[in-house]
Amino acid sequence: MSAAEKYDVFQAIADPTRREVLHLLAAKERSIAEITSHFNMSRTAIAKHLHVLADAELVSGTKVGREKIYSLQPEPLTELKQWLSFYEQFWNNKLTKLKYVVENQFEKDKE
Amino acid sequence: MSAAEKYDVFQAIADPTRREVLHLLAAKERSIAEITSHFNMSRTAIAKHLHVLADAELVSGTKVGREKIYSLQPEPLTELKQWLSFYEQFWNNKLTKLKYVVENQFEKDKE
DNA sequence: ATTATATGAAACCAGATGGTTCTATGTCAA
DNA sequence: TTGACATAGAACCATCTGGTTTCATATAAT
Repeated sequence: MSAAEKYDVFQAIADPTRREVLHLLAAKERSIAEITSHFNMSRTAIAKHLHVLADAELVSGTKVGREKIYSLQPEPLTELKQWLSFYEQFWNNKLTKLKYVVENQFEKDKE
Repeated sequence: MSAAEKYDVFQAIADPTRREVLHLLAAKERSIAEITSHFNMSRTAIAKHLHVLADAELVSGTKVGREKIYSLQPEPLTELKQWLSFYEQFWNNKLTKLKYVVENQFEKDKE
């Protein structure tokens, strides 16, 4: 596992456990053991998830003594944001249309 | 396949082929055959991807004659946007910090 | 020095995923 | 009504994924 560039941001955040890990790391840096304590699965499983996240460069880990401390690296999420921004026009349009319909109906009701 | 709620937005967009399909449907409604013509894989494979997307409610399909026409339903992407918005503060902070460091260094250089 | 702690890494496993081919069904056109 | 077209669905397959257990190694503490 953890071959360079094997996982991209989209794959990395597809798993709910990994999203939880990101959320934990958003609060503060944590060791693998500390992260594991929040889940109902083995340390090894969490370590694998961390490898995937590190592969997508969403986290980075540095050894401190015998611990490995992971921290959030949110930059790759900008790729996701860019991807999303393309679609915002569509749901904005839909909401605008909906708003128009609703308001029009409202006007009609008052007649 | 296509059991209700089996796939969420995060999983649906994890696959690059599915993201391409979404992009195609953003331009206009299309039949399965039409979508397939843009890829180097079987119609059945594309149909499966469409089922996943439909399960996540990112697309919807209606039968018209012997064709099934799929169209984009961007609303579920708002969930993704909300998820993302939580992390925006972090990368904004990082950029702010970086800006601060760079500018500070610049000032020091002038001394 | 010995022991406990924290992680790394390998081997293994079941189920999910992404693709295929083949067959069946419904619709349009001649 | 016959044939071509568009899709549906089943069966199958290889690989990936997300988990496990086990063993090894490095550091900390007594």
